[in-house]
Amino acid sequence: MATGGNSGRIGAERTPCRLCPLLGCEGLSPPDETQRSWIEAFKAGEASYARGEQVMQQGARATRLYTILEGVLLRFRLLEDGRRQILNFMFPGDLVGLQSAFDAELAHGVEALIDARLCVFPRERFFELAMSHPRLSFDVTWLAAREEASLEEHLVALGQRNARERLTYLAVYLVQRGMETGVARNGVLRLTVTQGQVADMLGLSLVHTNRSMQALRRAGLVDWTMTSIAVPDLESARAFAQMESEPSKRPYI
Amino acid sequence: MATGGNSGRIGAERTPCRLCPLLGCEGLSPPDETQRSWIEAFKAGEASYARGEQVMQQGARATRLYTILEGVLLRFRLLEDGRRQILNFMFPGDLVGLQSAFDAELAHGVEALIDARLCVFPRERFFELAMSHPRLSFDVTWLAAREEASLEEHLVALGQRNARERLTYLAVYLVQRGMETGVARNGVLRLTVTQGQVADMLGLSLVHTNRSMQALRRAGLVDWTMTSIAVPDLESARAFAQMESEPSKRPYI
DNA sequence: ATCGGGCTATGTCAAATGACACGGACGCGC
DNA sequence: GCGCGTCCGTGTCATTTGACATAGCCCGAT
Repeated sequence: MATGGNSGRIGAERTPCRLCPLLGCEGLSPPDETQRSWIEAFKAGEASYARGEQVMQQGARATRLYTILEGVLLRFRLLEDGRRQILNFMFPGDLVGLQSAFDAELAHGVEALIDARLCVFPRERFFELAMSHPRLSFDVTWLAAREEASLEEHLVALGQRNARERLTYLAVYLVQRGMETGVARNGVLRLTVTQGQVADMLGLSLVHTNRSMQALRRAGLVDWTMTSIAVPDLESARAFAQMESEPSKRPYI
Repeated sequence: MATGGNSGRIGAERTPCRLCPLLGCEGLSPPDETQRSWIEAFKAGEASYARGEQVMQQGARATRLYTILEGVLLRFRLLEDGRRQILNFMFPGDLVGLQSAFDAELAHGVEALIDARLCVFPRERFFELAMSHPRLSFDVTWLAAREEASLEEHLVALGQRNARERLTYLAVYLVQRGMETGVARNGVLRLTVTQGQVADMLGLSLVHTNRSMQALRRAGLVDWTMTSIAVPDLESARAFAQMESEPSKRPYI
């Protein structure tokens, strides 16, 4: 699966923040110039991960914080008997591994869903940064709060919705996040998510996930294939899954 | 249900932070003296809520941040058709309403599970505080990260565990949090949680919750009654629900 | 070319969970 | 004391979801 190459190594390339590909994103509000220079000074380099590679290992002691420059990751938690719960999908601009700044051991793993490029920040300097740059620290808190909000939505989905509602919920969520971050266009997100991954995220069996997807496809609500997620009518999909608001802009580091 | 009295009004009483009842708590690491004085200056007063009263209303624009001085709250999300998902239970030392510092509209409601006393902080000054007191801001981020970690655990429970596992998971979680914050003693938490609330938290029907609770009681794993939650053997309960680590100390504001 | 692995599909049956209907206990206000 | 609301308990049956087994497809490795 890991196609080799510069797997997780810090590469020589280093996109200067003023050329950050996230600058043009719909759903992201970029830092001002002062912040940007601090971020640039904090940044240790970049790392690339190929589809399927592990970015962080559950149970390990992480030494880095990341920000997603490009690509999509997923964050998951393994149980001893092999069950796996996917906690969230991470899109460009998201902060990865904040927990490692506080806890010794990572309670979750992170893997690349598609090839990804990450900005690397040294964990040891995080505290120092928080003390000396309160504005950045504030944005980190914001990001943490947004992540928390996502998890709450997922929780509502798992707790209150049936299989088909969960599936359309997740499809809308992913497409929405994709559109904010420039990965998706008008209701279609080109992204390879296997049915097994969906099952592990929504707490459904693989078989039931498959059948429910087909039902949604026949109903014309969500067309989720091996290579893309399409929601032809976002509004009616949202209504079907009882979803509310669209999200607000978020900052990034 | 709301028994009147000083319902949510800011009362005259004002516990000075150096007498904060949380100082002695097992699971909380208190702020140092410098921080404490800043907190005290930021604090606008105290508010009391009776069991069952609403502390924050979903969809409203909140103007305050709270910290729990005493009591237990729950945070929930309502769907249009009346379904309700309880997101988390909040214990002394927890920060309530951080989301309101960022978003205009509250995506969840908060209600008092038992009589509670809260410290009140003005939302408008939060940004200012974060800028001028990075150390406090850092602790807020920490708290947000811990809340996020809780939600992740809940997500795993809802996604991967069956009814009885979920129930013992929740019992252990609550008892654990209760012991950290001085509300519970050796495996027993005196707290009135209805089966309906449990059902709304775990994504189970009321009837099934009832039956599963009885099964756990017969098995001697968890004895959950109207007035208390008892887990005779935390270790075996953890093993049954496939739970891992005990949590680390958290700061508070 | 062939094998094997990962993925999607489908059929059949089993188990977990939910829906509905009801009774009984308890506390509270009048 | 009585009526009422809220909560816990239980019986029966329906629905959703899961388990297992199998087949086909695609693709990369040998």
